[in-house]
Amino acid sequence: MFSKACEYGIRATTYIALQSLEGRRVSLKEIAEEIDSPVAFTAKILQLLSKNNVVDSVKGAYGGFEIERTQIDRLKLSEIVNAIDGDKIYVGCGLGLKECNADKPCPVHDKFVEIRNNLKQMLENTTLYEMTTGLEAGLTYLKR
Amino acid sequence: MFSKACEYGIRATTYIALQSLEGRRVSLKEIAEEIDSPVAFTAKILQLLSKNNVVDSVKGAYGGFEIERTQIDRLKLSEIVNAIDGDKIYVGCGLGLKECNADKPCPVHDKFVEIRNNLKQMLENTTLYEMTTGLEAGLTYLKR
DNA sequence: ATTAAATCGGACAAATTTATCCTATTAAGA
DNA sequence: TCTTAATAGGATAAATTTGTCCGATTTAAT
Repeated sequence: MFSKACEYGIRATTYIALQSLEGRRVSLKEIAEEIDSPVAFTAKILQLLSKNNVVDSVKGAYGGFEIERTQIDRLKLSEIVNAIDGDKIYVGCGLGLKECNADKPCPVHDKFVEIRNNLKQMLENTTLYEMTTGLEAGLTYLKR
Repeated sequence: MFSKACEYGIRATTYIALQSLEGRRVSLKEIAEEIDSPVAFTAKILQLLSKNNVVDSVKGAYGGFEIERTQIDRLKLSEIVNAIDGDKIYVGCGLGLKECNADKPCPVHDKFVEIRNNLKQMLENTTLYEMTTGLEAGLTYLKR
């Protein structure tokens, strides 16, 4: 569904949010350990998320990554995905046609539109804060 | 959603089915033209589909690809996808965790399960025959 | 038998995605 | 000011997916 980069990105962002809620700024190294991802690759993804204002980065000693509390409440899963994978999940034909719409549809156009609208709704309705709640309670996990 | 190989595979299979309904066996070259796909790559995919008994291949002069009428009615979109991409669309965690289930879920486990069940149901409920009906009527397309 | 038209299958090439490595830059603290 | 701990970013490598090429094999028709 998502690229590897996007999977790591969502997990990293969620971990940063979780720690930011406790006022802790976290380092790349800690993030990669806690979400079980390759360090250098995760660095690239965080760079991208930082440029897209999904996370805040602080350089130098005692630096790291953090997210403002208001952002944690506001950010939707869709914005994280969009920062890394763009809009290719929603857009484009399920069978790869360059041009596919209600006027000139592929044989499964309507069915795909429905599935993807569900996905889109889900991503746009899920907040970053919501993703952290189960983690605190030990009900959900970011590795294994 | 699907790999390029799978997109070509679905379109190729649908075109073969459409022609088989008229009793016409079709060549690789014709298929690639009609679905606008790279010929040699399409050949590889058809080999795979043939091995997985999704399509029948006939070697030699006047050979080509075809699908039995009973198979056209019986085959589900899920079987075509499975022959090429395997079950990775249904299986596996949306955030890439190796182990993710109701017992030890990722933060979006339940939401992803729902989306993917929708997708799974759709693929399992769509027959190959159904995919050809709009094509005959000029209501749906396999290229552009 | 020979030829021509077709798929099969192995080797290879290109493009994209995933991942690593190293140097530069930044900032805090001794 | 120097050292140390951090991110930034460019170059490169590995792995996967996508795509090409060509000879081998098969089969129908002549």
